[in-house]
Amino acid sequence: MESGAIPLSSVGAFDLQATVESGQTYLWDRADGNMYETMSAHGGDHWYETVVPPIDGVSDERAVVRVRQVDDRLEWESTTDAVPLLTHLLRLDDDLDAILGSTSELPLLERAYEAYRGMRLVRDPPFPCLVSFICSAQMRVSRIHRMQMDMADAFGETVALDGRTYSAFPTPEQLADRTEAELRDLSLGYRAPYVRRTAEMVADGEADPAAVRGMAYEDAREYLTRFVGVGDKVADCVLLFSLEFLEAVPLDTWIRTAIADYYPECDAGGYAETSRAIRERFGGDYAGYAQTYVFYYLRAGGE
DNA sequence: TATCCAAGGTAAGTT
DNA sequence: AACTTACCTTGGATA
Repeated sequence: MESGAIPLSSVGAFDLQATVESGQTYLWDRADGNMYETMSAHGGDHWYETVVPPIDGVSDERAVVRVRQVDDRLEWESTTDAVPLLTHLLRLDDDLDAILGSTSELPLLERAYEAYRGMRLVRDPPFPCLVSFICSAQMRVSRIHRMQMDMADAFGETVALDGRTYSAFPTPEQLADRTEAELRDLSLGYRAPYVRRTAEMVADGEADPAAVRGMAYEDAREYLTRFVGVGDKVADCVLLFSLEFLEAVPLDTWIRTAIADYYPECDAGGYAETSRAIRERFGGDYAGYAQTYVFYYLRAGGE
């Protein structure tokens, strides 16, 4: 086992708990089993763990990563050097002050930034992210999370670290080989055939979420909707939380409420038009960062 | 203890 | 292209 610590002085504001428990990613688990239950003021100091698939340009092999925030540093344990992995997954390379400073000066945004200072977007691996958000339809965050953990435990490989074993998220092939019934057994409900069919599309090379890299934003969103169970909203989530399209503003129920309450003139009827309007209202290039703060702020009851 | 309802929506069928 | 409706499951609220 390798281990180490990342001093946050060079990273800037960071809040691990807010980043991992804000409903952007469903691929991390909290070691104490209390994911989404007890929230702390800053950082949290709980251990979080995940199994990371190989990532182009970052890592060649699957790795277990455990991390916690203590005072002004991130302590980690891993099967490999976790610094590049954590930097990638938790966007430690973002200049958060510059990003948030570039968004619009709106009271709602200022309050949300203040409430969750240090929260960052994540860079989830594309396929697990895609499946996570297919599962998110009409679901609460705790149940979306449980579905991902259950799929890993039921169908994924196990990887060992320091005498314990961790379950990796299934590969497209591993999920495509399951039956709809097997997925329904994990309480996926009507999402089961969507997940199975989408996994099959990726496994067969029929389509690949990573293929959108380099596309214009709205073309990328259109591309992702070819996957079964993926409409505009889920496509935006995958673009924002995995594929580096930080201007994407997923129009979920919470943001739609915020639009109705605060920016009613942005409601232009259709998804594409409303999305465009709120993106401009939040400041363009990093509107997705603003969206994620607002989402968490409203969902946590900040009002 | 029973019933009802909403939860980060999407696909398929109608106008 | 815009507008309905059905869809699995379950935790929490209401009676």
